[in-house]
Amino acid sequence: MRRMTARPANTHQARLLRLLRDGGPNSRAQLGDQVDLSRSKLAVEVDRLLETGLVVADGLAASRGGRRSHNIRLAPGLRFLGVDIGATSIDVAVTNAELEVLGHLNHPMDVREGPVAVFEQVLTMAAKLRASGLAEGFDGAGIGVPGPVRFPEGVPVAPPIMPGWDGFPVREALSQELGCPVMVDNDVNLMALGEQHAGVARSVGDFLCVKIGTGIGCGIVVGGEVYRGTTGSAGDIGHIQVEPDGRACACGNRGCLEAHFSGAALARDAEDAARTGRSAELAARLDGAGKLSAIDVAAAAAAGDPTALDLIREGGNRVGQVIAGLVSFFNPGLVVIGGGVTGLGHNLLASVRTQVYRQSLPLATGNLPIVLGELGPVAGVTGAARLISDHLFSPA
Amino acid sequence: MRRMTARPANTHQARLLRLLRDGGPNSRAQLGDQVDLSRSKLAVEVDRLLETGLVVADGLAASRGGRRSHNIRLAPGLRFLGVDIGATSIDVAVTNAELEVLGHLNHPMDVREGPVAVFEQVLTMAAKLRASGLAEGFDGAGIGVPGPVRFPEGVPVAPPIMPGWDGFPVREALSQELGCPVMVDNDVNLMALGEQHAGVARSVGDFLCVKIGTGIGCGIVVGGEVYRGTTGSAGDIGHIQVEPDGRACACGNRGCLEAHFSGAALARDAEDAARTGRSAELAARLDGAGKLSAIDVAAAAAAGDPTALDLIREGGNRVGQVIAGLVSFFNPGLVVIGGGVTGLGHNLLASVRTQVYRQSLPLATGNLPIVLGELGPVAGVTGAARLISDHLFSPA
DNA sequence: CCAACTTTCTCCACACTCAGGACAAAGATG
DNA sequence: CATCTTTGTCCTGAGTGTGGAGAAAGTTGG
Repeated sequence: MRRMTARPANTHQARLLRLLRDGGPNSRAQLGDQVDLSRSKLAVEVDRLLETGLVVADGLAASRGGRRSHNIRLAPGLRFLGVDIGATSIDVAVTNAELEVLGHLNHPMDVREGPVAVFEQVLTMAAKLRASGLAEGFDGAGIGVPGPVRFPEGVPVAPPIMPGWDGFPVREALSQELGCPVMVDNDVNLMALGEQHAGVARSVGDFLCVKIGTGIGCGIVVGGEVYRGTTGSAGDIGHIQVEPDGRACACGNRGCLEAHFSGAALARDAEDAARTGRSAELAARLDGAGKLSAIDVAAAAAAGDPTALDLIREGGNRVGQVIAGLVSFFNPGLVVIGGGVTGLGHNLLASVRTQVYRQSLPLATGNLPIVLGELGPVAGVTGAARLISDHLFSPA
Repeated sequence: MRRMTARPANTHQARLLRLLRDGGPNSRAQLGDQVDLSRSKLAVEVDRLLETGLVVADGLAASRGGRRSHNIRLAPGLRFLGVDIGATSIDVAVTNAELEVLGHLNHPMDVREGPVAVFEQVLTMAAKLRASGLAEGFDGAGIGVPGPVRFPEGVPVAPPIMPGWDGFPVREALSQELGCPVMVDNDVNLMALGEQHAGVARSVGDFLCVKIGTGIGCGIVVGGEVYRGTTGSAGDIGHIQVEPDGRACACGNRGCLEAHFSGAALARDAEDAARTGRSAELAARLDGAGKLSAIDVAAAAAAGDPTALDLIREGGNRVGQVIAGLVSFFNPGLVVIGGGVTGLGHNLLASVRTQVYRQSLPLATGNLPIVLGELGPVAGVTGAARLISDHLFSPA
C-alpha cells in the first residue's frame, strides 16, 4: 500500500482532518456545522482532501429525515506507530488514523542498555505488529523517552537516568529505519496527551499529569497544548527537594522527591521492611533475587498489611506535598495521577488528596478533581500516536 | 477631545497598531517589511486606520536615499490610565499610546479600607493627573489588585488580604466612573506584563516574575501570554508550605512561605530583633510607633549589621527554595524578582541564586538568568496600560 | 401511490482579499 | 542634468469564500 504522502494544504483541511480523527466519520453537512464554513467552500476542501487520498467517501449513512449523506472518513489504511520507552520496559502499539489502538506489545527492557539495543527491540516489535497483518507500513510514528528532549530536533538532552542517550538522534534514526515522519517527546508529556485525547482529561484545558513510575515526572498542559519549557525539561519534578537533609539521590543532591518516593524507592523500602522482619506479608512476596515491586506492596496493602499501608501513605504524603505546591502555583483544572504506581490505587490517592486539599488555597482546590489515569499503559502509546498525527494533520 | 471610539477591524490592523505601539512611529514601507503583506494591501489598511483616527500621518521622515517617507504614528492624543493597587499603597500613571509613562503618582493607603474608599482615592489621583494637563480624558484603563481575579469579568474573588473586595465589580465600576473600557488583573501579572513590555523580560517567551511585597506572588508568562490558571489564582505561591510545622499564617495554615518571608514578615522579624537587643543598627531605625520596614533592613545590612544580613539571607533561602522547585517544574527562560523588597538587592539575590542553582537540575538552570526587575514601581502601571492596550488593539 | 416537506449536495454568480507589476513622486548622487 | 534609489499609488488578475437556486434522495401522512 502507498503510504500517506500528502499533507493538508491549509488550516481548513487540517481542521477537517482533526475533526474526522476525533469525532469519527461524518457527513459533509455535519462537518460544515462544526467548521464555520459555507457548504460550498466546505465541499471544495473535502473534494481536495478526497483527491489526495487522505480521506475517503465510503457508503451512505442512514437518513435523518431527508437525502442520505455520504460518509466521509479518514483513509482506513492509515497507520500510526506509538512507542513508549519507559525506564524498565518498552510499549509499542499500532493505531489507525482515529488513534484507536489496533495492537499493543510490551517488552521488559532497561533503557540503560542504550539507544542501539533499545532501537533494535523497538524495530523488532514494530515488525511483529506489521507481520500480524495490522499494518502494511506506517504513515508516522511518535516516540516517548524517559527524559528531557530538545523537541524541535527530537533529541534527548542530558537524561539523568539514561546515560548513552544524550544527543542520540532519535528522530532522525527512527525516521530512517521506518521510512516515515517521526516526532519525539518526553514520556510524561505523551501520557498527558494520551489522557487528554482518550482518557480522563478530555475537554480540560489546563491540567497536570503526574506520572509515578521508576521516577516521577509531570506533564503540563496549558490551553490544550503541552508545555515543554525553555529547554524541554519542564515537569521534571522528581528532583524537587522535599527534605532538607534527606536521602541521597542519584542526581547528586539530597532529599529529592524521587529518592523518597517513586516506584524504585518504594520497592527498596518494601524490601528493607521484608528483610528486617517488619512485615510478614511483604517477606512472603520476596522473589528469588530478594526483590519486590510496587505491585507486591499493593497486594500486601490489600491484604491489610499495616507496614505496606504505611509505606503507601507516607509516599502519598510526600507526592501530595509537592503537588499541593504545584496546584497553588499552576491552578490546574484537573490533576491526573498515573504510571506504574496506579496499582496502589485509592490508598495513594487518598493521602495525595488529603495533602492537596489541606495545603492549597480553597480557590485553587474548590473545584479540582484529583484522579487516577484511566488508560494505564495505553496512555503513552496513544499520546505518541496523537503527537505524530497532530504534526501530520497541520499545514505543511 | 474626542476619545478613542474605533477598534481595529481585523487582525492586520491590530498587528499594525501593536507594531506602532512597540516600535514607535514608522513609514508605510517599513511597516510593510514587518507584517508580511503586500505594499498595496498595507496601504489600504493604513488608510482605513487613518480614517478611524487611531493613527495619524505627521510630517515626513528624513530621506534614506530616495523619496522621503510619511511618518505614521498612533494618535498623539491617546491616553491610557494604569492603576496598581498594592497592599499598602496605590500607584496611578498616565501613558500615551506607546505606553510611555507621562505622569505617575503614589499614595500610601491600605487596601483593607475597602473598595469604596480606595476607588475614591484612585479617582482623585486620576483627576489630578488630568488636571495637570497630561490628559484630557482616558481611552482605556488597566487596574491591578493584590489578589486573584476572575479575569473575563474583572472581579476579585476570595482575596485573602483584601476582605470586602470579594465580588466587587471593579471593572464595571471603574468603567462607569471613567467612561472608558477597563481591564482588571492581579497586580503580580501586571508587573510581569510591565517587565515584559519595557523591562528585563523583553523578548523572553516563558518566564516567571516573583513579586515580594507585603505578600508573595508570581506572574507566569507562557509563550508571551500571561497564564492565569483555571480560576485565576495561578501564581499564588505565598501559601506554599516551606516548613512542616512552621509559623501560623493569616490563611489559617502553618509554615506558609509568606509567613516566613515577605515584606510584612521581614518587618516583624526586624522589629523583634531591634526590641530584644540583637541589633543596635535596627533599634536605631525604629520609628515612633516602633515600626520598621524592608528599607530599614536594607539600610542596616548596607551598614554591615550582621543580624539584618542574616534576616535577608535566611529569607532569600526560603524564597530560593520555593523558586528552585518552580524552576524544575516550569523550566523558565528567566526569573525576575521584584516588589518592595528589591531594595534588599544583591544580598537577597545572592541567596536565591545559591538555592536555585544548587537544587534545580543543571539542564533547567544552565542558561537561566535570575535578575531583579528594572522598572520598580513603574512595572505595575506599565503592565496595566499594556493590559488595556492589548485589549483595545485587538479586533472587536 | 402521491403530494408536501427535509436533508444533502452541487453549481453558479458575485463580492472581497491580496499579490505583484507599472508608474508617479521625491529625493540623492555624481 | 541624467541616473539611481526609495516611497507611495493605482490597476489588473488570481484566488477565496458566501449565499442562493436548484437537483437529488429520502421521510411522512393521507
